[in-house]
Parts: sequence; structure tokens; C-alpha cells
Amino acid sequence: MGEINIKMLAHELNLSAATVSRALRDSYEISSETKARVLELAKKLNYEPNPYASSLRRQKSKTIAVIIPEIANNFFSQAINGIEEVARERDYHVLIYQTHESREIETSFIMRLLSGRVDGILISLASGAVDKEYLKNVSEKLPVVFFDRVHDDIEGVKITTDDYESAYNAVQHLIENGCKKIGYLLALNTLSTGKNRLQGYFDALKDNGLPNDQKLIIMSGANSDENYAHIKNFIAEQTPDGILSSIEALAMPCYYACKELNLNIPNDLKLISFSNLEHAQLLNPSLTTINQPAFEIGVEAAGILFKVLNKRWYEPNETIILKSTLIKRESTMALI
Amino acid sequence: MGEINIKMLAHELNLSAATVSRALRDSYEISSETKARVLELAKKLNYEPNPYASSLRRQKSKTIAVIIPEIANNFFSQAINGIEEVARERDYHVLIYQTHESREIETSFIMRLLSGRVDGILISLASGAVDKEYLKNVSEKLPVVFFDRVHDDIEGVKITTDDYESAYNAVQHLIENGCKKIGYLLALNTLSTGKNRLQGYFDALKDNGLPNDQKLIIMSGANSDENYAHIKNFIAEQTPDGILSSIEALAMPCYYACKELNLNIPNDLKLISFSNLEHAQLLNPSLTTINQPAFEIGVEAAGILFKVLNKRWYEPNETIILKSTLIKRESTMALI
DNA sequence: TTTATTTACGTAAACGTTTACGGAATAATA
DNA sequence: TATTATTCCGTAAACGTTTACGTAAATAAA
Repeated sequence: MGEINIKMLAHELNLSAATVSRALRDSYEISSETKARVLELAKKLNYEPNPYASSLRRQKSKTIAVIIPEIANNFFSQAINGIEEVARERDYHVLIYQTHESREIETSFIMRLLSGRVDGILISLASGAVDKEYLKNVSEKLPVVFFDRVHDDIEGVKITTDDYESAYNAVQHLIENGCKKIGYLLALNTLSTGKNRLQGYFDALKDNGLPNDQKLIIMSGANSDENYAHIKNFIAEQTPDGILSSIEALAMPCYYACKELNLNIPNDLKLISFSNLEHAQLLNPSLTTINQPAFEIGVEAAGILFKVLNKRWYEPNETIILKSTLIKRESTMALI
Repeated sequence: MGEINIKMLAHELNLSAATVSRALRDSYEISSETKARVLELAKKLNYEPNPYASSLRRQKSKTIAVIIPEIANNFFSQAINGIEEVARERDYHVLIYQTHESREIETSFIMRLLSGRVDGILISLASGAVDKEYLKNVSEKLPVVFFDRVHDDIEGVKITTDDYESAYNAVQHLIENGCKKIGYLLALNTLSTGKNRLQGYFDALKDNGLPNDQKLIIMSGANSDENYAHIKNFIAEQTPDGILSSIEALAMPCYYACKELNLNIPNDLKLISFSNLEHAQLLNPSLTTINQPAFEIGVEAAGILFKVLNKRWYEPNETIILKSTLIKRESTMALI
């Protein structure tokens, strides 16, 4: 309850509320002396306009929503960093929602946001079956920009990274350093993001004349304990000499599993992962990563959302692709 | 612009808007048949009440703000995770603001939030000089809960960790493992959080009969390059045999500096840091950490804010202290 | 039966802005 | 001088809810 409002300012200045409102918005209809008087008093009294009254009347909220699977995640927290900075420049407010990879929660958030609470949505999809029709409806009612976790079948503006090329190059790198039996830790497989990464893996194998063995593909499980068990089991039984992990959360268990199994990275097993771990350099051994430009993705996604909001964007179905960086470190080093 | 509103529902059902509103809010004044009719149509049409109209009329927003220095930070992203979960249970919305350690930005955010945009604020203060009077004014207008980065001179509910004991025990641990010249990487020194950590360091030195040398205390600088230079310089010139870092961001440069200086952790220098790095275990060497219960701090802080909002909290000046955990790893191992 | 109470709903005002419309005073033009 | 345009401001309605107040009908109490 902001104590002081436009009516009080108006009364104090012997003006109408309309004039005060216009003065505050720097309308051409108001004389500069009046504007000055209004501004002065507003500042003196620390007047802040009631955002809800304003939003109700103007039918816009100066607020955007960010819907992501998890916030405690290097990639997403960096992306939000970028989003928040852009929003702040524009005097917009940022609402955060976590889906914890649940499609149900995701849908419920979106439903509630259709009430006009936000002017637009930035979303990185939860993995799991996507309801295309549903999301199509949403895009018709509210500007939506998808980032990183996208789905080709859903129309909309998308910001992604070069997932296919990144995975392809990663596998190529493993092969060049001597790997012949390369496992893939699979995640996001319902999304284009995950499919592209997997396809890059497949194609790199094929182009190098390596067989494509289903047993080398390990699905991400329900929780981290299960993941660890699967991965350890996989390494022990299949004895891969290289692993590409499609997400950071599946790469870490490899370290623990190898320690447990008395295997040396990179001598027995080379490891590379999509990861935005800031200090991958300091791991033992340091981890070769495919580093996504998370902050830039956030900046780009938010920037485009604002262009859409200002009707300065006319490509409702464009996908913008930023490049990830392969950072070679000890975990994929060739034997000397 | 939510297409469909209460008036439409009312018209469709031959009811007044008031009745529809009351039915949706499950008022006792409405018959169960009418409620059922209203609910059915609302569901069928995917009706979502306009939050701004509602907030304007009821003078509450169902929204809270979280103001933090940085979101791309292990501690803060985990804390927000906790906050968001609690907010979701209560059907509240969470606005995020980053101060980047700027007191100016922090103040400007708070100012704008006094407009009634949020029902309460969760804040972890930026380091730098605190304007006590200013924040006192804020607390009078809006419920505020401080977490982790707090200041004793500011009245309010606070959630912190046992910073003093944690630092004390960390130094004790270093001493027990043979350190005699322990450096301290200082940050947050304008806040109680930082002061308590520093005091714990001092007292542990004193209680063990070690001298308190100003040269062993390194101030956090303007940016990470500067920090790295200072720290490397410090290690090279002062040759400490142990370091306690008050924040994670200052511990990582130690790794790089030691590599550069050809020093071995822990043999030449033992390192321990306040840190919420998830995989400190995997560093080379693994890092002994003081792990703060970040998620729980978020949960606790949000929980108390909601108690305040529901007037179920009557201790406007209470400080709740959660315990951090000292996790001993290789970086502080004694010589064998 | 009469009066009091309860039930179930409608009317209208209010929340604090913004803005379409109008109009008086002044300045510009014919 | 008469007319038109411009400048500057006020009135009132609107945004979509919620709620104080009122009331007719149904029920209970006397």
C-alpha cells in the first residue's frame, strides 16, 4: 500500500489527477513549469506510482516471466543473469518459475501467466512429452521466446546453440585422441536440443566408420542415485574408452564411478561434457567441456522478447543459433 | 490482456459480477449450486482472474521480491531454489533483482518496490556502506527478511549461518593440521556476516597463541583479475602455510596461483573456503569447504516472510542461525 | 400468525491510474 | 476585427476486481 498517490499530489498542487499523471509521463500537453512543480513534489514525497493501477489501465505489466527447469544450475543461473540485466535496462521486472522438469508444473505456470500478469515469457522447456497444441495456443496469446531447451515442432522464436555441431566435434575430438568405443549419456531426448546432440554423436561415429551400438547409449534416470548406478554399471560392463555427456549432471558421476572402479581419466576413459561449470579447469583431471554461451543466450533471448513486445520483430518462427565453445582439457588428453 | 473476465462469466450465467467473484473465492454467501455453475464455466473457458485488478482492489500482490548480489553464484542460486519452492506452495510469485554489489542499484530497486508491487522483500545485502536509516524506513513500510548477508545495525528478521563458529573451526582445523601462518581472504567486511567470519579467524588464532598479522589479511578487490594478482602476490611474498577464504570466489584463484608458483596444495599451503560448490570433491586437490545450507536458508527465509505476512510472527528483531558444515577434504590434509 | 433470522444474491462504490473528450485562454492568421 | 489554431488543463470514464451495504425470499423463532 503505497501511502501517497496521484490524487494527493494533485490536491497539494491544485491540479487535477490527470494533469499530474500527464506531467509524470512527460506529456507534451503539460507546460514545463507545471511539469517541474509536479516532479519536484513527487520526488520530495518519494512518490512511486502504483504499478497495479497502471498495469490495469494500460493493459501491460512491465514484467516478464522466466520459466526454467532448475535455477540451481550453472547454465540457467548464468542465462538468468543475462536476462535480468537486459530487463533492468528496460525497467522491466523478472518473475522466476522452476518446473523441476515437470510438464504439469510447467503447464500450470503458463496457464496462470495468461491472465495478463506478464507481457511475455522466456522459457526453457522441461524435458518430457511436449503438448504442441497447448503451447501453440499460448504463443497466440502472449509473446513467447524459447531458449536452449526448444522443440522444433513448436512454432516460435528460438535461441539455441549449435548442438549438433558441438556434439559432432566433441566426438570427433575423442576419436582423434584415440577413442574407439564412445558412450553417450543421453538427456533431453524429447527435445530438439537433445535430439540434435544425439544426432551429432551418431553422425560423427558414422563418418569415422565406427559402429552405432545401442548399448553405448545411457538414458538419464529418475534421480542422481539412479544415474550414478547406471553410469557405473555401464562403464564397468561396456568398458567404453570415451564418453560424451549431453548434460553436466551426468558427467560428474563419471568421475566418482571411475574412482570407484579404479579407472583413470583420461588414460582408461576420456570424458567430455556439455557443461557451464566455471571451474572445470580445476577438476581432477580438468574436464573438457562444451561451454554454452549461457549469459549471451539470456541477453539475446530477452533482447528479442523486447523487440517482439515493441513490434520491432517480424520473424515469428526464426531460430537464432549461438556457438558453443569446445574447451580441450586433461580429461580427453591422448596418451603420450 | 486476458480475454475473458468476470463480467462475461456473469452475463453468461445470468448472475452479477459480485456473485461470480464470490463464487470463485468460495464465499459462504453463495449457494453450492451457483458455485458449481460458476466453477464449471470458469474452467471451461480457462478463466484466469486479472491479477492487477485483484491486487489493486485488495491492496496485496501475492508477489515477493528477492534482492541478491548475483544470481550466477552457487550459494544464491540454491537459496532462490528454496525460496521459489516455498513461494510456489503458497501460490506466490517471485521477482528477482541483482544488485551486482552496488548499493546504488540496491537502493533504487527497493525504492521502486515500495509502490506496492510486492508484499514483502527477501534481501541479501550488497557489500559496501550500509545506509541504516534508509533501510529502517523500508522495514516500516514493507515486511523485509534479511538472509545471509545481514547487518546487525539494521533492525529486522534475519536468517544467517554460524559464521563466527565456522571460521573459528576452520582455522582450528588448519592449525591442527600443522598450519602456523594462516592468511585470510577478506570479503563482506562491511557486513556482520563478514565481520563475524573475520572475528572467528582472529579468535582462533589468539586462542592458539598465534600472532595476528595485518599482512596476512587480503582484501577482496574490484574484479577477479585484481583478486588473482593480489592473491598470487600475497602467497609469493608472505608464504602462508594456510588460507581461509571468506568467499568461494577468492578460493579459486588460490588454485591457479599455486599452480603458477609451483606450490602444492596441501603440502605447501592448505586451503579452506566458505563455498557451496557442488563438486568441491572433484577439484584437484578436493577442496575443504564450509558449506552453508543455502537451500534451507532460502526455505527458512521465505517461510518466515510468509509468517510475517500472515501476522503469525511477532519477533521483529529475531535472528535465526542455521549451522554450516565443515567438510574436510584433501586441500587441508596434514603431511603424513 | 407475527417477528426475527438466515440465505443468496444484486447494486454500486472503490482501488489508483490513464486517456478520450472537451473547453477556456492565449496566440496566430486572415 | 473575426476566425482559426495552439497551449494547457479539467472532467469523467475506464481497466477488472472486491466488498460494504441493501434486500427479497426462505426459514426459524416467538
